[in-house]
Amino acid sequence: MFLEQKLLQKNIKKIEVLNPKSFIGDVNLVLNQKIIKFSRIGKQLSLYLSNNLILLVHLKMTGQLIFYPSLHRPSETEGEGGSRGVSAGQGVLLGHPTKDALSQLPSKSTRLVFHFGLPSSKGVSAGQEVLYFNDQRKFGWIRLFNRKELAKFQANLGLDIFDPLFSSQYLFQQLQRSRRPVKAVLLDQHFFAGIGNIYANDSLFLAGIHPQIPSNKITLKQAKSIHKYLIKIMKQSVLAGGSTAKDNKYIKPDNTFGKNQFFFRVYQRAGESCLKCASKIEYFKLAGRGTFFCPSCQKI
DNA sequence: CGGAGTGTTAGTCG
DNA sequence: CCGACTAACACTCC
Repeated sequence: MFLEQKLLQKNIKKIEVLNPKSFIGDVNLVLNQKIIKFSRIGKQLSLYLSNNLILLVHLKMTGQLIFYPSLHRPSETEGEGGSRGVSAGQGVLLGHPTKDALSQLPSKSTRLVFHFGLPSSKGVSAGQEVLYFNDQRKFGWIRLFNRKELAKFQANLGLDIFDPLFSSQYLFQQLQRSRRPVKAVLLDQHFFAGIGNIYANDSLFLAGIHPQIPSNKITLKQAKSIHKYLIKIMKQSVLAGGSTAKDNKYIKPDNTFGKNQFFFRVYQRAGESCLKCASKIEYFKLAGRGTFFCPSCQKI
């Protein structure tokens, strides 16, 4: 939202590709195009361009978009950031801010740099607006599509959690389609778009459902409970400015943190006490992802 | 030092 | 089709 306000109607003057794998497509097709619309499905952000092409952004684990109204001077940054994009004084950030973003930009993990300017002006000079795509682990990317290609790419995505059509009935019907563990299905973007590991763990805990229960064994009543808590904690997280991991790996540009980690119910709380019954939270790996649950509140 | 872990997901293999 | 595993990658924690 905050980033959207900064980028709408801006003309992309120049793109520096510091890591070739971070940009998929022909950079030249983007030059001198205006960003005319934003949209989002799950974890995918679409920037619509004036030539009908779309830049699709996927931040994956460690991607960040950091906007500065001019070439970055760290001493001048202030304000607040957050995973949904929050005003940061001069800078505006979307993603998981790492310490890296505190230093001079571009930094070690800067992969792409977008420069904005007037379509007519030649070259890029200091003082113009810049968007940095930082990504420590290089899993994220920005990919260029035309409308048809994008539709095909997103055809198999489930409904976004914040879509008005995302009802408890829909959640129930989707869960009926698989025998895999319910947590694996919640995380599968082909079933639901936008649920991450924190939210799968915590919503199942609040609903009192073991992560390994076969998805198609979940009752309508249980599905309603998962639905209620999912929406609740996703909204709460957005309000809190996103999550900053316990190990302090993630830091916002102003040196403060997102606050959602203070709401974690079981996520990253292995060995600690359950908030409902004081049993010890347990940890195991399910479908390759860290899984946390209370053995008394979430029975198989 | 080694191994496990990380707000993810596409691809491969049985 | 289904489901389990792994690679892509850089870094921190124990």
